[in-house]
Parts: sequence; C-alpha cells; structure tokens
Amino acid sequence: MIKHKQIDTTFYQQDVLIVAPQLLGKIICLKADGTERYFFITETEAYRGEEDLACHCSKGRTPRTEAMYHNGGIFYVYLIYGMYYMLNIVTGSKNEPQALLIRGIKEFDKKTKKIIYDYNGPGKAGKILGVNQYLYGMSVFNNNNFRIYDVNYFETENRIETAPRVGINYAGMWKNKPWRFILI
DNA sequence: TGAGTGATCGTA
DNA sequence: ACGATCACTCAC
Repeated sequence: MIKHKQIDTTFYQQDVLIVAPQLLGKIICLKADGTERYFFITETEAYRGEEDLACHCSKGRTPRTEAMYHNGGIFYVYLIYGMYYMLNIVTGSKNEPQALLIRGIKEFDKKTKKIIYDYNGPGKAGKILGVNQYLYGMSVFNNNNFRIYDVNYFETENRIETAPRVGINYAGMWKNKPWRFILI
C-alpha cells in the first residue's frame, strides 16, 4: 500500500488555503521505537498572514513565529497551556507567514485497513505523534521519523466540510473565516 | 464550567 | 522581574 512518494516541499509552498484542505485524508507514517504507525489526517486549520488576527504572526516576527516566515515545508511547533504541543506545517513562500494546524488524525491498521483510534483535537494529535520542540523548524519532507504520503487512503471527494476556526474569538472579523477543514 | 500548566512577549 | 495570555483537554 505504501509505495507512494512522500509529499514534497513544493506542495507545501502553495497558499495555505490550497494546502490545508488537500491534506485531508493524507497518510502519515510515524516511525518510533522500531515500529511504524499509520494515521490519516481528518482536520486542519489555516492561519494566513500578519493581517489574519488569529495567526500568531499578527503580532509580528518573533523567535516563536520565525518558522512561519520561512518557505513552506517545515514544522511550526508551540506549547500551549503548558501542556499541549501544537503541530503545524508552514506553507507558502518566504516572508509570507502561513501555517496549518493539524487538529485531528485517525490511526488505522495497515493490514486490515480498519480505524483503530480517533485523535480528535490538536493536543491529542500532537501527543500521539510525539510532537516536541525538537520538531520546530524541521523539514516535513527530509526527516527520519515522520512522513506524509502523497495518497489518500480514503476517498475524500465531496467529503470536506468547512467551519470557523476554534478558540480565536479575539480575532474580530477573522474569527468567522471558514478556514477549518474537516473530513467527514 | 473551571482547573491545570509553562513558554512567550510586552511592559517596567 | 512581572503578569496576562493562550490555535486545549478532562473531570465535574
């Protein structure tokens, strides 16, 4: 099944509003402790530019937001509420700060193709994927433990819903943008 | 509904 | 140095 290529860096250098919905259904292979676990992405959220008041970059370029100002294809990771590492993928091109948050994944068995567990919510998804600060700025494409394949394990056509983003009520008009993408 | 938890950044 | 804030989760 996994004879497919990984998604390469140029894909992530497109606009986040293109990349975020297209990642739905894509397969993540996680290598850890000599085993491989398989997931597919069920929910993403787009954060787009300094003008987007929900995006961390609306506060400008700081040590934390630095990664988002780079070319797409690297991880942007941060700790929230002292407990949860949020896994984001930087998109777009240099000095065009964007990222997408991975809000949900489902683990499946490679052989039986049955779904094992639903990690709904970015804290839970980050935890099961072993997300840590060490991932900050690392390439999504060139790393040993984490791969995203250019294949949808499940048919995603006509199965994508949009919704406003979660937890950003402070963002004025931006809070209503339908930049949350859900695989149904 | 509210407690838990610690990095981050602006203000001093 | 200090304190407010926070792209969340779980138990009640």
